[in-house]
Amino acid sequence: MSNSLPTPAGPAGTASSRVFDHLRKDLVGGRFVAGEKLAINALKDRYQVGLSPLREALNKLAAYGLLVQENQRGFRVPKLSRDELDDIAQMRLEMEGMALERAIAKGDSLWEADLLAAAHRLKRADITLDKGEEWEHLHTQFHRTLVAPCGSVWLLRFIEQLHDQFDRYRRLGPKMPTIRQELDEQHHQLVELALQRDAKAARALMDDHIHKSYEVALKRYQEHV
Amino acid sequence: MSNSLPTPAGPAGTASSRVFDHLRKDLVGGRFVAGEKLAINALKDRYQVGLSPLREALNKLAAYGLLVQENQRGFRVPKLSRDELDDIAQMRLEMEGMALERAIAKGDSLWEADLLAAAHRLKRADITLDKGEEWEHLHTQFHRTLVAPCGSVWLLRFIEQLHDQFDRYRRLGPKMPTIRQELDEQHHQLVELALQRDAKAARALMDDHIHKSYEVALKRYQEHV
DNA sequence: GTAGATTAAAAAATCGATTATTTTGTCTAA
DNA sequence: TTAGACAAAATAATCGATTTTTTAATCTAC
Repeated sequence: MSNSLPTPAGPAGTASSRVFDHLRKDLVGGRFVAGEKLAINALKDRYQVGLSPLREALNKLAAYGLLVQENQRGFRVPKLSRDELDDIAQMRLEMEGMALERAIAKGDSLWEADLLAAAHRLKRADITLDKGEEWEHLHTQFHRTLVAPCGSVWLLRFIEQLHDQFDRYRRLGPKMPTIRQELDEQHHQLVELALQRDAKAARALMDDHIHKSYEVALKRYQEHV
Repeated sequence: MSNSLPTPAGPAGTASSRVFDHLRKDLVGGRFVAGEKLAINALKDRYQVGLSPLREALNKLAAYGLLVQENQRGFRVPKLSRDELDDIAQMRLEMEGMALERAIAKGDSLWEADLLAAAHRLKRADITLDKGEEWEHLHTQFHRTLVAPCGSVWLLRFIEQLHDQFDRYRRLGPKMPTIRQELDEQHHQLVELALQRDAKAARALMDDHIHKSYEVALKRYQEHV
C-alpha cells in the first residue's frame, strides 16, 4: 500500500514521525480541547522535539484532518459539531459496510485466523480492565482486521481517517461500561458472521454497531458542550 | 467546512501554502515521473522557496497521498499501477454516485444556476482551444459544483482526493479529442438530468461518464508504461 | 571475482537564530 | 465611552548552518 500513512515510528523513526504519531494519538484521544489554538512552543516542550520536526508533524496532521491550519495564524484543533458527527457516522455506515461485504467475499483463511486472534486479544484486554490506551489500540486493530481484505487501499484509508474523526467524539468523556458490554458482544457476533460468510447479516450487524457507537458518541458530545 | 484542504493561496499566502498548491498542480498534471525520487535541493530552486516551507509542503502532500514519504530517505512520487487505477475508479463510482444522488435531492436553485454557469464556462474553454491548465481547472470546478450540495463535508473531501489521484493517470499523455468530445457532451446531459431532478438517470450517466474516463486513463497508463 | 568492511560523498533531518505577521495593550481625538 | 492609530509583545514563518543518516565508492580477505 504505497499510499498509506506512515506506520507508527519506533525509536528508529525520525523526530517528525514520532511526534506525528504521538500528537495523532493525543488528538484522537481527546487530550486537547476542540477549537483550541495550539501553542507551538508549549508543544515543543511537551513532546521534547525541535521546531522543524514539530511543524512538519503539524502540517501532516492538518492535511490529514486532525488539525486546521490558517495561514499566518498557526494551527488549531478542529471544532466539534453535531452536523459533523452525523456526517462522519453516516460515512462510516456506507464505507465500512461496503468494505465488510467485500472483505467477506475476498478474505482467505489467514484472515479468519487474524480475525479470531484480534477478537480474542480485544476480549482479553477488556477483562484485564483496560489500562489506558491498550483497549483502544486493540479495538482499532480489530476493526482494521475486519475490513482489511476488502481489496481497496483507498477505501481502507478513508475508513481509518473516519475512525480517527469519530473517536474524537466517542472518546470525549469517561468510559461507559453498560453500553460497552453490548458493543463488545457485537464484535464477537461480527466475527461469527464473517466466518460464516454471511455478508448480508454481517453488514446489518455492522450498521447496528456503528449506530450504537454513534449514540454513545452523540451522548458524549452533548454532555461535553 | 472546517476540515477541508487550504484554499489556493494567493500572493498573500505563506511560502509553504504557495509551494503546496504549485506542487499539487504539478503532481496531478504529470510534471513528475511516477516513482521518481524528489531532489529537495532541486525543488528549492525550481519553486524559488526555502527549505523549511518546502519541507512543510512536502509533508502535507505526503499526508494527502500525492507523495510517499520514507523515513530518512525523503519523498518520492507514488508509483502508478493498474490495480490502483481500478481501485480509484471504482471508488469514484461509489462515492460520486452517492454524492450526486444526494446533491440532486438537496440542491437549491442557486445550485442550479452555479451548475449551468460552470457547464457554460467549461464549454467555452473547450471552444477557445484549451490554453494549458484552464480547461483542467474548469473541469474540476464543474465536477465539484455538481456534487457540492450533497451535504457531506467528508464525502466531498474524499471525492476531491480521488479526483487528484485519478488525474495522475488521465493526464499522463496528450489530449484525446475524439473521446473528449463524447465526455464533454455528457457534462451537459448531466446538468440536464440534475435540473430535472432525475437522480436515477443522473447516477447512471455519471457511472457511464466515470467509466469512459476510466478507459481513457487506462489507455494512457498502458501507453505510458 | 565476490562478500563484507571501510571510508567519502550526498542527502535528509534537525537546530538555533532571524524575519515577518498578528495580537495585545495603550493612548488620543471625536 | 469609544473608534481608530500606534507601539510593544507574542507568535508564526522562514532562513542558514549543523548534525545525522543513507548511498556510493573503494578496498581487503577469502
